[in-house]
Amino acid sequence: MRRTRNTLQRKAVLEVIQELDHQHPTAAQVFEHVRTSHPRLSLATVYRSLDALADQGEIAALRVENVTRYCVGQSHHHHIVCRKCGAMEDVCTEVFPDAALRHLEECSGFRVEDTPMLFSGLCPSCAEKTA
Amino acid sequence: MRRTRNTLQRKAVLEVIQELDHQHPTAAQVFEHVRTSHPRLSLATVYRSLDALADQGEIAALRVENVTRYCVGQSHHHHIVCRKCGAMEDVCTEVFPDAALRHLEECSGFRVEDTPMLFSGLCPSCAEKTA
DNA sequence: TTCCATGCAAACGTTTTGCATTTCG
DNA sequence: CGAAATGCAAAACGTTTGCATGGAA
Repeated sequence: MRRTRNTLQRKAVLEVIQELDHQHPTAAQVFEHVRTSHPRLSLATVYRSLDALADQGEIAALRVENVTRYCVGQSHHHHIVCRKCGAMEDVCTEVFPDAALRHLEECSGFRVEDTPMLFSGLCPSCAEKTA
Repeated sequence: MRRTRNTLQRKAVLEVIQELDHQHPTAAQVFEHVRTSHPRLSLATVYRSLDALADQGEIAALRVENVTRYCVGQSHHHHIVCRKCGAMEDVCTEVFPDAALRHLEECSGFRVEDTPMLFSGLCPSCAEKTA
């Protein structure tokens, strides 16, 4: 396990992620937000901190379309993203039963891993506007 | 429906996708391959052709990590990708039962769409090397 | 003859990296 | 003190776009 330092910047990045957790922010959003209290903290440091925090399991990284979004904790749950406004929510784990994964292993021959799944659709508010 | 032209280049791109379908090639891979027979065909045209073909439903586009990969036909099936070598295979639709999607709608409040799912794991050959 | 498609090059947004400097442990 | 992290700027990456030209219909 790689030795890691508990720098001011890394702490600031983690705090911002905790604060914005519900919106699953991108690196750019974290940067913008952390900038208000730490004006000299650079975008590169945000990326490096996010990497380090994800390695340590403090936060989880999720690829959505062309950006990575972050949230606190391990990534052992699924997510659903609104294809209209980008809102993102956690989803209970049970939506994808183990039996289905086992079946998938059989029919594909792959060793399937516990993939955090990303679903997409319309959030309640966007669904209403569309309806 | 937008009028579209059946150009030489577009035909060439479609042919390459059909040929490389099993590997679910990226735009760059299509470009490299089509280049051998059409040296003046540009990468921009590859992208524009891929867009057009996807619009027409001739091919399907799949985001994997940070790249888009393409295969023939509608995208109404799932895929599994090897996290080691990038090999990609189609997966029977039944692995994810409708009942689970319905359950997901209830617990999230989202209007869930028929998302082509992307699973990840190790392909047989990479699994063997790791074992 | 029309107007969609092409080639080229330049721009885009996200992410990574080289390097000199700072700072944690 | 030494290793790891930082700031800055520049580059990498996949992808898109502006514009003048070319070619299907």
